[in-house]
Amino acid sequence: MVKPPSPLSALESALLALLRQAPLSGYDLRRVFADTPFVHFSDSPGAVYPALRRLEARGLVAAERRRPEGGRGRRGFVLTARGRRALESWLRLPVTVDELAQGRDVALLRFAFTEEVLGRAACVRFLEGYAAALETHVTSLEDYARRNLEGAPLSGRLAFECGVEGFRARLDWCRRAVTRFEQEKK
Amino acid sequence: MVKPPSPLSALESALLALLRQAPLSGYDLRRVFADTPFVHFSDSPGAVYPALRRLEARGLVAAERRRPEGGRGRRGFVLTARGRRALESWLRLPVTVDELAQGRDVALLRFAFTEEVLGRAACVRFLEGYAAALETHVTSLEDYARRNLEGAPLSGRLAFECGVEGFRARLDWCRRAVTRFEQEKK
DNA sequence: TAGATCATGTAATTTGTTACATGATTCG
DNA sequence: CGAATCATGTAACAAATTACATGATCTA
Repeated sequence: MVKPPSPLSALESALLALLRQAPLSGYDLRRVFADTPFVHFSDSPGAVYPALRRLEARGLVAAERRRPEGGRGRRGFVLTARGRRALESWLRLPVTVDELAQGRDVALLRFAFTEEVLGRAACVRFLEGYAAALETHVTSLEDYARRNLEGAPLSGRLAFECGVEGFRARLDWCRRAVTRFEQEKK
Repeated sequence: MVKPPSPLSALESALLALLRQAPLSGYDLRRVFADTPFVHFSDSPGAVYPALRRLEARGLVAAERRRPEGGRGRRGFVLTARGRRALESWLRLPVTVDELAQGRDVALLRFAFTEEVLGRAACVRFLEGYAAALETHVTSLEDYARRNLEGAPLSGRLAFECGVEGFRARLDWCRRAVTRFEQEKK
């Protein structure tokens, strides 16, 4: 009864993605989360260091200690071969409607790293899947609104509309993004 | 050394908001989360029942047991006076840029309940604060993109653009929403 | 040399997830 | 009657937050 490897958390996957090129230390990674204004993860040491440890324990990253002398030195982490594979399979995850309904858009984060790791063809495939999920989701949201938001107060209806518009805007973006990739191919 | 009351979690606040009118049971609340396709909270019993217990322990909700005979009966929860006050101060929280950067848009959830609890004037005030926070955030995102996304791969730049567009769309929505409230006043 | 920031970590607490347990009620 | 679903809960575990601790290095 060896427990099957649980899927990586969003934070863990993001760490893998950030380590894909250069070795970074826990502190470096914390700085990225602290300074990057988009797709926020916790920059608290209590989140980042244990997450790195978990990745290390799974053999997805390895520490190359620079100054092993004093005990506590700056430790840069690199992706192992298994780590690279794990990153790739995370990036290959199809976008699900569930994921969209959840709020935090990890799908977009995956897309951000897709080109470098999997190439442009994978980007276009991703966008097609994203668009399909978005269409389904928008349709079901509109259905819900029609059925349940008849007598709701204005602020409630407006808030819902705002959400739906957000998804529609993303759908629009998907289509434009595909076009951009096709233009670049030429 | 009485610990100061920690702020309510998003789930706890959402529960208060849902209980604002009619008494609902834990199961009712779970159904809402399971069936409502927008602003997702966990419908798992391990999340909802303990959260209700915490609210009860704080004196924000009270259980009115319908069938106290057998031991386990359906328990409807109602807001207490303190609970109503807690709900109101949650709804009055100003939108912060931090909150926007975080992804999950609880601000929008607050807005959805604002009209019923605080009235239309409060809705307009909320929208003005929301718009101000959005403007600041969009500006800082654009700054970041200009400074850090020059040589980035296309998929990275596109993902970032998608995010920025989303916030801009919300800003647009804010302005239209204010107009809607002004039209209704007449 | 004193204070800030770099850099790593741990401990306590809280929260959420998953899975299970329990019993009542409804419906074919 | 038996299965589904209503309805409430607990237990084990995983993860994040906050706060604290530690020491090195840089800089005014």
